[in-house]
Amino acid sequence: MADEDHPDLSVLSSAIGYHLRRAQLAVFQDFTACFAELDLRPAEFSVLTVISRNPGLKQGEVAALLDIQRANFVALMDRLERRGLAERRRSPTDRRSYGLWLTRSGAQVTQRMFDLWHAHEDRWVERLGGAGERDRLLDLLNRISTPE
Amino acid sequence: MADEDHPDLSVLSSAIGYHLRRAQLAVFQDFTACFAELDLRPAEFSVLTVISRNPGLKQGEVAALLDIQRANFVALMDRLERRGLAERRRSPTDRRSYGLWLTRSGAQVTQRMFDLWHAHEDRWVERLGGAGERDRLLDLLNRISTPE
DNA sequence: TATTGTTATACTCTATAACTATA
DNA sequence: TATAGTTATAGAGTATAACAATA
Repeated sequence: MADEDHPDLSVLSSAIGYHLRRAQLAVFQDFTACFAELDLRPAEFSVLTVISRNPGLKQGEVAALLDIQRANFVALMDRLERRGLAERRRSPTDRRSYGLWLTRSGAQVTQRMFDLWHAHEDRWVERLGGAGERDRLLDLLNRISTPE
Repeated sequence: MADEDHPDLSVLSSAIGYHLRRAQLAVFQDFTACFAELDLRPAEFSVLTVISRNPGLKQGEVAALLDIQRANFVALMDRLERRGLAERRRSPTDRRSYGLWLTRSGAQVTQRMFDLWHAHEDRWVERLGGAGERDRLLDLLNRISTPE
């Protein structure tokens, strides 16, 4: 039981999922603010990153890599294409599928995106107490999200 | 650039937000599976926890504590009330507000909920490598989510 | 028959504005 | 006039089934 002014949240304060959610929300909110200038959401950041590093990957492959349902990937990719950042090119060997590529403009935006991202990331690393602490966090998170 | 079979995800692999999201998803999915028996979602777990530890708190206070918009809290509380787990009681001193309380049945469900929760939590602690590692993780997560 | 991209659909979570009854 | 709870609504994110074109 707790007094009136200081409610007891002790059970939640040791809950891993509760803290993961709060931390993820804080980072994503900061992400949205940092990328407002480019009007990019986290999922779009991931897609541009994957395409820029792996041009020509099939649409379904990119979706699978990022754990996005291929049905939900369509609108996401439509938006990138409508904005002229990325494009679908029919595969010459399999006319069912598309390879995904950045446009010239998309490559420029992606470069700016990486600059913004490094600033965003560096701020969180600093807040964690340095790259060593960041690495320890990523290691712990990987123990959670990597299938056994 | 990456070869065909092993796409390059190195930029994402160092992104804090990306890993936070993946870890949070893994824990929440396990949470949903563990609490299927009680048909409780994470937010409902939090609400029952807060009410059980702080009975009589006002509806708006519980919502604010959990960072839930009061407008969105209504349907959540409606469901708990309809299932007979918690109830609103008009405040005698301020007829605009309600105090929130567990029903007798809600208290029993909450007890069972805590048992399930300890099992769920213990499994993740074990996977992290022990309570020490868990504490390290929570410390790092708090550095992220606690306002400076 | 199976696969790729697509459409349609639905459910959850979240955010905002405006209403009501009380203060 | 301000506050507590409520309603309505809209936007993301996510999940599944089914269809057309192609393999």
